[in-house]
Amino acid sequence: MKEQQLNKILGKAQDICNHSGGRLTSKRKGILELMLLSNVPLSAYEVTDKYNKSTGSSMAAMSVYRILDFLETEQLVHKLSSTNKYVACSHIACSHTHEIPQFLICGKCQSVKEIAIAKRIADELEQEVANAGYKLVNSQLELQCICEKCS
Amino acid sequence: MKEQQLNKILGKAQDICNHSGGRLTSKRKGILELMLLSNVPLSAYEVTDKYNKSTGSSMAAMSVYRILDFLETEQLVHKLSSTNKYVACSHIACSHTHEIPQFLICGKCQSVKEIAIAKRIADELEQEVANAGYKLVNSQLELQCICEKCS
DNA sequence: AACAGCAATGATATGATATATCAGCAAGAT
DNA sequence: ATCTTGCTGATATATCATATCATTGCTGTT
Repeated sequence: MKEQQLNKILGKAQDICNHSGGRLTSKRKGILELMLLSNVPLSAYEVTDKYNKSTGSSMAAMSVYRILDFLETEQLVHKLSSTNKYVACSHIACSHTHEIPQFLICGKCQSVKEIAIAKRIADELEQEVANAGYKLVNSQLELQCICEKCS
Repeated sequence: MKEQQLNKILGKAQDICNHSGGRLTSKRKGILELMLLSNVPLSAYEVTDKYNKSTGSSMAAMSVYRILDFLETEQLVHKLSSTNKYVACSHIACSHTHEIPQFLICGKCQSVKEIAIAKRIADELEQEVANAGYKLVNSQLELQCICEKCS
């Protein structure tokens, strides 16, 4: 990722936080930047190590969990519940309203692609769920795949 | 669940194992029975406790993990990766070939319903994934829902 | 500038989930 | 009867996550 692009995203993240009343502190910003620069999802402990190594600090994992929770609340990062890892949102700099993210997770290289599936499919899925007597509350899907490079 | 029904399922499980060459030992059978009788998914450690309490034994969690892995390989139980819990397959006694399971997980009472979604939807989903350059390897979906009773 | 209030972070402990490894045992094959 | 293979025991350790209380530091008010 080019530095210019990174700065644009971080600027947008700042706007989002200003708007919501959250504070994008330097630590939070540092964690977000690190997430944006990673090609693969990271566990909270991996984030901790990376942050500490790159900054020479010694933040505890506890703090990282809190910061990741904050970033998740602001929808700047997403948590993949199937792998217990975190990824930066791919659409921070996009102006469109936030859609429910769907993740394609490569089983070989662990790379993740965030896509938006056709609304029609999501609707059909919701209908199926309704037929079974349930109500869908979150249609974030995490799909196990093989990416182009690895296949 | 009626005892007659339970025995039918366990018999079918035995057949499945015979066919695959796996051994449905008494411990494995005990764990499977316990899973079948549970209304909610159980973690490996919860299974361990239940098993030890109901049988007076003291099996280690390690063994339970191994047994759950075995049962999963035989498709007699499924693992929910979003919650790190295990459920007995709802279709052991069915004669139809095994379909890819989809799970509706109630966020309030934790109950789980295993359904089969329309093949058309699964196909469309696969097509979307293909459009993104990925290949779907497992279309097991775990959907966060609210069940009828809880809504 | 001093203060109060609150949000963010530090520090420590503990709980929950999962895997690695090696040893011993049991069932079926020769 | 012995051998091979797969199952289980036992122990250690890695990994993921939350609880709790103390401290720091920003922000708005006076």
